Amino acid sequence: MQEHEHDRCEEQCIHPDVVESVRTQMLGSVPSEELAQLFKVLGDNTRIRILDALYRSELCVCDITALLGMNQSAVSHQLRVLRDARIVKSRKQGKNVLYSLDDEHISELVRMGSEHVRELRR
Amino acid sequence: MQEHEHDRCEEQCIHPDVVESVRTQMLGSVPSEELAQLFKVLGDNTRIRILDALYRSELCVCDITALLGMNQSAVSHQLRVLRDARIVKSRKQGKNVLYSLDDEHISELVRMGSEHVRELRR
DNA sequence: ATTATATATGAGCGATCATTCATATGATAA
DNA sequence: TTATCATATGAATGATCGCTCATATATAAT
Repeated sequence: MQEHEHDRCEEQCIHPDVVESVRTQMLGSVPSEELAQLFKVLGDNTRIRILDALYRSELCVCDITALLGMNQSAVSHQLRVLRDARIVKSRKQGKNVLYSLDDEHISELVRMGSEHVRELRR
Repeated sequence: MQEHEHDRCEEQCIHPDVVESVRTQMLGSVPSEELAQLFKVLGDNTRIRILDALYRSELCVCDITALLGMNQSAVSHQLRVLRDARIVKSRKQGKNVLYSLDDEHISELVRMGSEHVRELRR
């Protein structure tokens, strides 16, 4: 009685024509899993603060750690997540590793997200 | 704060002037916690697929359930997350509840995110 | 009224995640 | 070489999250 409800619903839903139309339109888009993964990486306060900082200037890990006032290990772990997602890039300079934004799309995303949040607060 | 490692690093880091400069610039921005929360809501495959569908057409819960081929309860739970974040809105029509996108910023965000993903794949 | 349908929601479970701790790697300086 | 500094990483842990199940609510039909 539980498993059948889904099938039953699919056949009895109100707009089967709309469903079919939307279904075909959805097929051409970018794989949703990758898109969700991108937003998931942006969906953490520490990582957003790192990006906010890197938007202003290229920074070494130590500087970022000082800016955020948190554990160096935590920062390195999050930098790895951002680097794996190709959102930031790094280069070595002596003992330091300097991080910067890898793509201007990202700052645009953050900027648009900020606009949305700002409008919601009014 | 209390951790000695942090203070020590802050005093020995390579660019204390840059840190101070970036710190003041960061203060004026939208609270990062809210921005991260927005991206966190977008960072789930099911919710992205729901938004992708709603971008094409206003849909009732049953239609969305059929489109995604998943449990109605799971869809309702995710619609609640999207509604709480004011990303989608709903209106009643008889027995059905029709959902639609609440804000054009969101489709822009999804569009830009898709572009980023598309470029990464080349 | 009762029954059926559409949607919402609380509890529980397994999976994922962010952080901390300890340690490893790599580079510079002595 | 050895010592020190900057960064990276594996393991452990507590918290959060998405889904399922069962049930509740609300509307429509009979």
